[in-house]
Amino acid sequence: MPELPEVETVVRGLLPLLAGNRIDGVVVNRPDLRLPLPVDLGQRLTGAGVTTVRRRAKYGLIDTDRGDTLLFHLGMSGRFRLLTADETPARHDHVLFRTGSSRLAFHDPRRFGLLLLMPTIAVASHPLLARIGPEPLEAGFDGASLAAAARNRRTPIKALLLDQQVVAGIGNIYASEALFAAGIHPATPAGQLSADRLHRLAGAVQTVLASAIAAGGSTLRDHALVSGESGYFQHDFSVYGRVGQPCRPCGATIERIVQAGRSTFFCPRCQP
DNA sequence: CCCTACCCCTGGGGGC
DNA sequence: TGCCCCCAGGGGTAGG
Repeated sequence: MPELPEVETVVRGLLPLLAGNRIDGVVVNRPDLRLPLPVDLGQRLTGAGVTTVRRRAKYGLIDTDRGDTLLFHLGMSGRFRLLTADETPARHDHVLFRTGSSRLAFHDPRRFGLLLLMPTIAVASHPLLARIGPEPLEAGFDGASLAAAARNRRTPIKALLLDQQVVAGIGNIYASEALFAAGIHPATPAGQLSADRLHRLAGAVQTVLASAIAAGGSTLRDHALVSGESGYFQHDFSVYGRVGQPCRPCGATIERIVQAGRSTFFCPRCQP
């Protein structure tokens, strides 16, 4: 499910539920996620107060007053869901967190997601996060940083956008959408793009991601807000998943190609 | 270094 | 209804 806008949406949903509250209990139903859960997860979290919930790239970070941070990644199918009062945990509710009378489940059918606990001061240097590039919606990402990453690269520009070391948080949906917004063909060798077009692309990345966050992300199948509501940015897709349909601005037929094993959607007329 | 292929895992949808 | 194949929002690793 989750690219930057979806993770941001989840983080914003968790914030009012967790921040300022204490984790009163943790139940692990299945420890074998993408990486094994820490064996002492429950022991280290139980009784801890949550100070804040934040995001870096596609990772969510739950900071506690014990100096620990619970890092989560949603993989392809992960989400958090709030259980109703007398609800029995469902299949794929791998970990349950209780605060007061609320129960929150980490739910992930495919188990590509993960939960890790680490000292808060060690988050930025953790191997999963240490080499990740700039946040696209913060200073440090712009046409110049994209140009520096694109220089001498023959890799398709779409693959460059997916590279988390170049820019954080873009996935398969928003790569296609940003390239459409910038009018750039996804197969263009990155190093071939002019500074002007890379500047436009950086702007398109920011516009698309900000719009998606405002819409609560995109719900294709798995993504849900913590409340259970759907995001609705999928209704605003210009190209993603629209193969065979007309391009809204120009009427040409949207095409699908496969790059590095993943679908890319684009308009052949708007993205020459 | 650069890039593609494959793998992890489960489930949904379409064709037959 | 069942089966089989393809596809899926991520990312790490092994190869060429």
